[in-house]
Amino acid sequence: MATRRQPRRRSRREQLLGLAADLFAERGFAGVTVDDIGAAAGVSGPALYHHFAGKEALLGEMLIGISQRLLDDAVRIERAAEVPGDVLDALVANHAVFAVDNPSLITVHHRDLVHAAEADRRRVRRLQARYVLHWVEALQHRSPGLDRRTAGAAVHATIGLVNSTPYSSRLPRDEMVDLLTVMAGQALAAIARSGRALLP
Amino acid sequence: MATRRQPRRRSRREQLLGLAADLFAERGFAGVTVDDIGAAAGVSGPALYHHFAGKEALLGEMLIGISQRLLDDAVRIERAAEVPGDVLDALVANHAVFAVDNPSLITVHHRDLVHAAEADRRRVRRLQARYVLHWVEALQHRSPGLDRRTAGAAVHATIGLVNSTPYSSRLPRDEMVDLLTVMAGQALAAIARSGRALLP
DNA sequence: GATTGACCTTAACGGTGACTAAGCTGGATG
DNA sequence: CATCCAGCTTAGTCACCGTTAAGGTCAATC
Repeated sequence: MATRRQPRRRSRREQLLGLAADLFAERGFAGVTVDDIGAAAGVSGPALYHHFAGKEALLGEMLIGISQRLLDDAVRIERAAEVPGDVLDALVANHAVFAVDNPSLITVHHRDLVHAAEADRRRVRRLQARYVLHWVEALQHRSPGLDRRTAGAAVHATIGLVNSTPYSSRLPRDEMVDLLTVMAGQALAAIARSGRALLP
Repeated sequence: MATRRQPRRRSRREQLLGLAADLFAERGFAGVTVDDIGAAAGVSGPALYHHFAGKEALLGEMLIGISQRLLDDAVRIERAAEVPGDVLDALVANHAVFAVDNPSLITVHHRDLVHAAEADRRRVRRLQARYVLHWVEALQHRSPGLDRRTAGAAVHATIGLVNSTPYSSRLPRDEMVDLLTVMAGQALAAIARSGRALLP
């Protein structure tokens, strides 16, 4: 019989990451114990240390995973775009889908970055910055006169809008995605339109 | 020389609340010790207990204060409006000013509600719900066909946009307020326009 | 000058929870 | 079969930190 070096179902590692995300989202990183995480997976407490260096390391991996995933999406979108003008809308749509489908990850990413180890925090911030840069460049392409800092603030605001998902009274998934996409698109369009003449 | 029994500066209580807000915003509720809070005020650790029942109670008071303040603003705005159609814009503008001027409070309100005592948490959520209700009614007034849940989701998204302030590369205050006001206004306008026909 | 009370101090206690130690099990490997 | 080790277990250990205890100081009041 072939060796089951690669476990047939999701590895315990990933199972723990997923369950921990839900727990962190519900009670916050500090409000969840390693026993809680273990219990959710049907194992007990210290079993976690066979898969992660510790609770903080687990959080770090979770946050880096999210940031990396979004950045990868952005790169892929940019490469796949036939017309550069399409990039911004595609970024918005992609982020909206991710946020609606992964409310726990969005919540933890927002809220518990501050509890990650310094090195992980720096890495996440760097990934985030690069992700935002893709948005900023796409926005500036659409509105060439827009200065960088205004564009940055507008992008942050837009992402904040889309990330509001977890706090929302739930609509059906597709409706929610459309709502966020439309609102975010219009918010960005307002900035692209007004350009740098936002203040008279 | 008479030492001021009532110093012209804020009472220690309010001083602690303000300093704690900044600390919580920076490191998170769980990442701040009572000694940290005391030290920031030039007193030490347990002095806090002469002003609050405990660290959690301080957090609760902070969060309730924010929620109450915003709700009071909403009520005042509604009363002061000469035309009901003005209410929504005024709510947006007011929230934008508050968010830009109080980034620490916005951050803590977002992030650390989960660490407050159950009773405080419920109270904050109730205040928040009433606040959101003012927005929803104002939005529905502008767009009568809009169903309640869609309006609720749109309002949450808009507030999320405005609350993105703390994460933003800083623009000058007035520019930031205008940026957020314009973007939020357009995002809401998109919903008011599309009405309930958001999905074909 | 004695009393009071607001406000603060330092010292210590105790609960909680991350993490470690040490050992069991069962299936893969030789 | 004998060995091995990944993955788990239970039973601690230890540091941290919120909280309490006990008492000091000083301005206001009597």
